[in-house]
Amino acid sequence: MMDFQVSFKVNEKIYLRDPESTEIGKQIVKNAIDLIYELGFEHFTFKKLAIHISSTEATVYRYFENKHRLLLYILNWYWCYMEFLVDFKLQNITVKKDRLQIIVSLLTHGLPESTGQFDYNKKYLNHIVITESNKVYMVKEVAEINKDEVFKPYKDLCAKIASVIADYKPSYKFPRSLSSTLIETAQHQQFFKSYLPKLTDSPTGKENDFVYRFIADFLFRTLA
Amino acid sequence: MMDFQVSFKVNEKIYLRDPESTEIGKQIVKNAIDLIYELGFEHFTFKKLAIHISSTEATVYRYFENKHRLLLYILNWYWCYMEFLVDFKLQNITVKKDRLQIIVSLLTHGLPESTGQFDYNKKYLNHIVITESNKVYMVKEVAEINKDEVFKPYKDLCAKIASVIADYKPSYKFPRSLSSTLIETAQHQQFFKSYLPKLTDSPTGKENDFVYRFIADFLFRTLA
DNA sequence: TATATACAATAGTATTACTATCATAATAAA
DNA sequence: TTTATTATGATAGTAATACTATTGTATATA
Repeated sequence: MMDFQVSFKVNEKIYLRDPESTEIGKQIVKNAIDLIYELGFEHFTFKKLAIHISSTEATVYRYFENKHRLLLYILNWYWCYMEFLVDFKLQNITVKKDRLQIIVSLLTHGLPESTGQFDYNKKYLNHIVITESNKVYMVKEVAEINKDEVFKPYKDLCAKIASVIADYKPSYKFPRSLSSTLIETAQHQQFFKSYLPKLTDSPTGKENDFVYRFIADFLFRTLA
Repeated sequence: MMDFQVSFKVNEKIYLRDPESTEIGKQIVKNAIDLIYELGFEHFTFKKLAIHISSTEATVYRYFENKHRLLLYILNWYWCYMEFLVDFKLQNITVKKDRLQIIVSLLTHGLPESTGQFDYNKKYLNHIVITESNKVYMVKEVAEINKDEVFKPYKDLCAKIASVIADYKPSYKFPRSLSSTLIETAQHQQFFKSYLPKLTDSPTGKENDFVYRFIADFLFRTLA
């Protein structure tokens, strides 16, 4: 599909120094994605990241206040990119049902794999979104953090999908909640399918598109 | 409602020494709930808990391998209790729609407040379930941990609700996924309603039963 | 050429997440 | 009742984590 480089202006309050502005800044984010994927967020530390990129802890701390902010940066990037993809893919689609199907497909299949060796590993990024994204807002400090508007990209994505829902069925009363439920459920069912399959109806073994089918099914039943 | 003491045998692999077997063990769990509520799981430590109960870190470590296992214990207790409540409340209900409504009500309203000063603070416990429960399985070690069957109570609760769904509409293809989605969505929408209301359609201000209404609505539309 | 900036290198602190030892108090077995 | 067992408290200690601070040097900018 697209081969041009996409970049977004992420809310300045997330970082101390813009990681996009320097080579080492970009390395920090790219390698953080690789390491968080490999270790899981709990075992990921700035020390390990610094060693991984042959730099120092102090340097990483000049870009991000702590690892929570770095994860927040990564997820902001994802949310922005996902909203961009939704826009892009819906551009010429007028059939309202198709528009919703494309959204469900994007949410359940994640970002398309990229080839460039400088951009983020999309496979890892999708995995991080699935397993770690709850951890950026399910924290004691959520109200404080929210004041900096760092969840705006998530809210925007939610609002965009909600508007497509509302356009499909104007009388439906809960477009935003349904939208956030779609986003969250897409992630959770993918996780459950892989690790706790008893919590799903995913057929075992062969490759299937179970999460897409489940979500599309319940979305169109809900909006029938 | 009930005033008798409820206790469950939680999977033995979760703890090193059964906290129900001693006075200090009970204090550990009860006060852990209070402290995790107050501090959030990330800021909760065994050291702080030990000081809180005028004991020592070493004593707490004799009961639980680490704080993750203690959280797992608390959530196991919740899942067992919730399944008990579902059974109890559905006992004499034969109308299938009523059965589902009662389940949604239980999931969205949480455990009923208790009066006894020795049992767990249900308000805090509900809050922990909402904000921390993802953290017990959304970890790198999930496959390892799952081998000990410590998520069985969650799977059992999910299966029980799935069976009520299947009984309501036998032709529905995804009863388990819908069940886990109900459980997770009930928690997430409660969280969003409180902290990130833009992700919901909850009316601001006045007390309302928004989460119940949203979930009941989409459940019965899905199963229509 | 002077100046500012970014980074590496290094040091250091408080806290976290444990593990280990030992004496004593409480409890159960003989 | 004596003895053996076990639980706890008190204390110590370690490695890792999550930072903060300082300094020298290379590089880019004025």
